[in-house]
Amino acid sequence: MKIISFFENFLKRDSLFKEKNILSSSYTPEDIIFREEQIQEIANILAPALRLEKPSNVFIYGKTGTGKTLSVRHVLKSMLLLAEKNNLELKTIYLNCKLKRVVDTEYRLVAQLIKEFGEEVPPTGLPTDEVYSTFYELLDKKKILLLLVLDEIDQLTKKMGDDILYNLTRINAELHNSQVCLVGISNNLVFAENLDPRVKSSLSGEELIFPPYNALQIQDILRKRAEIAFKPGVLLPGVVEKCAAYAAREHGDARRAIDLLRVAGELAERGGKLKIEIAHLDEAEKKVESDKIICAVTDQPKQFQTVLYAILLLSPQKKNFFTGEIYDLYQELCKKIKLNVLTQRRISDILAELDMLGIINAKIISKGRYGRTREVCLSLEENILLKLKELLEKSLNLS
DNA sequence: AGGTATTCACATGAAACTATTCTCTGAGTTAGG
DNA sequence: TAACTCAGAGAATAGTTTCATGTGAATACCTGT
Repeated sequence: MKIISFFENFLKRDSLFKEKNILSSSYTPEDIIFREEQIQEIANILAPALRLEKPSNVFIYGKTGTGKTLSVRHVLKSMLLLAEKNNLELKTIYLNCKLKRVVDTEYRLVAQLIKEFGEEVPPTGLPTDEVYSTFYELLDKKKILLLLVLDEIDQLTKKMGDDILYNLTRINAELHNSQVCLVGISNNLVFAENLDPRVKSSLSGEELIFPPYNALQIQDILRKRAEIAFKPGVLLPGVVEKCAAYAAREHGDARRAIDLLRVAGELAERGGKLKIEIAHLDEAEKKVESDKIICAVTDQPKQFQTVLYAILLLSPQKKNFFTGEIYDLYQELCKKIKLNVLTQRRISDILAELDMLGIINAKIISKGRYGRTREVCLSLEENILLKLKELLEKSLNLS
């Protein structure tokens, strides 16, 4: 019955939010501030599509949270609207290549494209070129102009090499009626540099760079959203400024700032407060960070978790340690929980991945006569470590 | 003392392998006419 | 004879293993003073 009174209490309490989804990452605002120039530029490049002429391929660079995706989607949306009104055979497809198990290989990319045309293709079993020809057939059935947006395209090539991109650029050569225009979005500013020159020239006909927002701009963006998202007077002065400062520190990532603000609001609400204080922001930052890590660790394979557990066990003893030590302890652990032991080669890769995820800090050092190795140390806060340890023990069935 | 050469303990890369999931094909089997 | 079944060949993928090669600097080993 306690739970009933909790819910009653919950209902009685006023929410701090007026419209929470304004602060969710999927929300697309009507007008995008500080990006007018870039939006206009994209529009200029893609405009020929409305006359069913193929625009040049575009490549868009910019760090995370600089509004690339938002701007492109905005342009596409209005083009689609116009196309519909004028009965134009214009189609747009937006794909995020980061999505695991959806668009992270060549096969799956094409399969996903086919899905966008309302057909299904088996998840495996067919040769890739057959899937390609199905796609061509589908696309070529009638004259269409396709705007294909590939977000985080660098992820795709990192895994599979740039053959994929080469194949994509060749699509138009295979088609008789339809035409495809590619829009690539990349977080990596030097992405095109180490690309096959043939691919590069045909892919990046036009290039566009999104600069990061500065703290003031982020402040404006936050204020604009907060105005609608929260009830009036909920935000204490200084919160938005602090939030923007946090984000500006992280290369002007607006998405992060908005996330932070939302989580701070949630925390304040959960704590029964009527105002959002600066302290909530600090708390929110910790929570966002820890959630990210916990989430990343949870869906890693057992072997991966075991390696992390080994590091966790080693960490109280000394500040930093080397690959060999981790491997030794890992082997023992594996024996204990009856897991087959992986090679040191593999562990080396796993350590590199852990480093990428920001869970550990690994630096390759040379100890001179005593070899070369990774110097690993944990870079997380105490309470995250405890949470992680608990999680791993549960997941690995350790006592 | 100063300069090279060694050497350690891994790092890093490429290719190949394994297990799993899934499709397609065609031979063999079955049931109905 | 058409429909059905089922084994076998072949793909894609994730996660590894195997083999080969690379590497930075603390030491060992010279050399000439």
